Amino acid sequence: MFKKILIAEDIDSIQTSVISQLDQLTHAEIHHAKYCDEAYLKVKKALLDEEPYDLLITDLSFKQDHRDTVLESGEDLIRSVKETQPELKVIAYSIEDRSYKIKALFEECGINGYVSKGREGSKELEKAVLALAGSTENYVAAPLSNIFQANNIIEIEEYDLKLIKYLSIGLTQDEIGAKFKKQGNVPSSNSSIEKRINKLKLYFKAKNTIHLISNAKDLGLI
Amino acid sequence: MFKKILIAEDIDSIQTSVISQLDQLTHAEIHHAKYCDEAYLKVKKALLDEEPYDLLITDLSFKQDHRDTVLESGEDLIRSVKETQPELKVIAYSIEDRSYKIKALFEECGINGYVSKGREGSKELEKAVLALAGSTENYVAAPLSNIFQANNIIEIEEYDLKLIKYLSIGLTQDEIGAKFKKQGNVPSSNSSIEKRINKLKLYFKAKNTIHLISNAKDLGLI
DNA sequence: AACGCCTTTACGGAAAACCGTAAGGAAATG
DNA sequence: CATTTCCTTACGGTTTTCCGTAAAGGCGTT
Repeated sequence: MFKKILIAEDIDSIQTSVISQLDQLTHAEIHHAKYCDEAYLKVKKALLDEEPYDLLITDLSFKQDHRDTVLESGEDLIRSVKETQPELKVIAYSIEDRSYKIKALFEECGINGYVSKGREGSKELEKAVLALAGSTENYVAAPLSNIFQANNIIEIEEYDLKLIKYLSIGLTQDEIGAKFKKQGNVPSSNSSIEKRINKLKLYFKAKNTIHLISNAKDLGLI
Repeated sequence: MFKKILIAEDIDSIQTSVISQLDQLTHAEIHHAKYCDEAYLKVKKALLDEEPYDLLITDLSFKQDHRDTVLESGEDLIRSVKETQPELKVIAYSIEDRSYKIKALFEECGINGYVSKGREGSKELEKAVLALAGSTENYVAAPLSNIFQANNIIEIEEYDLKLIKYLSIGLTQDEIGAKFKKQGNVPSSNSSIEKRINKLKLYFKAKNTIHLISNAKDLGLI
């Protein structure tokens, strides 16, 4: 079982309940942080002191407030932590339930478990902690376990995402082309960008570009 | 002080912590519900039994799951509850922090207090409960209390909202004009619609219509 | 009735997006 | 090496949007 756990979560109501729950479950040493930066520093410090954490449970979205922060999201935190201490196991505990997002967390951030906050969230969290404690396998809660069956996952590349993002901030197709050229990103011709937007419109069943961006926002792509 | 409190919240981690907190604070009889429908039925039943609740604390967004539900959001719940038992005090406890949304909750749903989930959420919740217990005034947490100073509130009419919505579902300006004409909605000429979109673009500092819709989505207008 | 003020509508030209087709080039296949 | 295939780019014509200007109509004031 885990010996030293860090919980990163800004909503205090959730934090207190998770702490007391894990305290009973694991008898581990439990610390907590309300900011990503704070969490990262704690991980780093613990490592230097040779008393590293062996589990990080973190939310994905943190509210902005007056503080200036370097790490702004749970995703940022996870990436930084995994660089500093790759073997540290990480469970993401978030309201997010869009499969392609969760899949990306496993594949790109290297999380070890995912639990969706919800009506049975705390039970699921316990299961995840127990599962990760006894094994080197990753853990995905049952209702989400189909996310790796690829077919229901939208195959949108980095490039498309960038394109959609640029559109959403008001750039014209010309401007986007120029931007791609400057970044050495191909294809970058007006024609290709036009074509790609067209593909995306088909894909998302959008009547025009406005509709496309609207749909992309609804799907949480941007 | 309140004697009988109902908490409507689907995330169990939050629910448990709020319950234990209020239990200590008020010594009231505390019930809870994970679905809006469930909460509404409890309010109704308690009223019929002549043991009505005197405080409802509710989240705004509830996850959809396998269940068929009538009330889908906290807003729905609040409206229904206020019809059934108008004097029941309601505190909304949500992650939402957009002022015009919160303002609408006070003005259109008749909530009595608003607390934003966050780093100091549970403290704020206590304050709100204490404030409402001792007074008939509404309670807004300090960092939000400026929301009634109107000037920073976007004055968007029904008409603009409809316009933005139509744009977001991919209608052309022509089509929107036709739609408005059919609905007997003025102005409905292409020229006027064009002008109105232009105003909105200025208002939202958008470079083009795509950008406008993108911003509107971010602001939660649609 | 005459006047200013405001909203709605109309229109024309420029810019951007939309759409189909085709040429050029690179990698893959045989 | 030739051929096919896929991807990128180019281009011309149509539609839609964008932008400025101006006319038409409603409304209250004088």
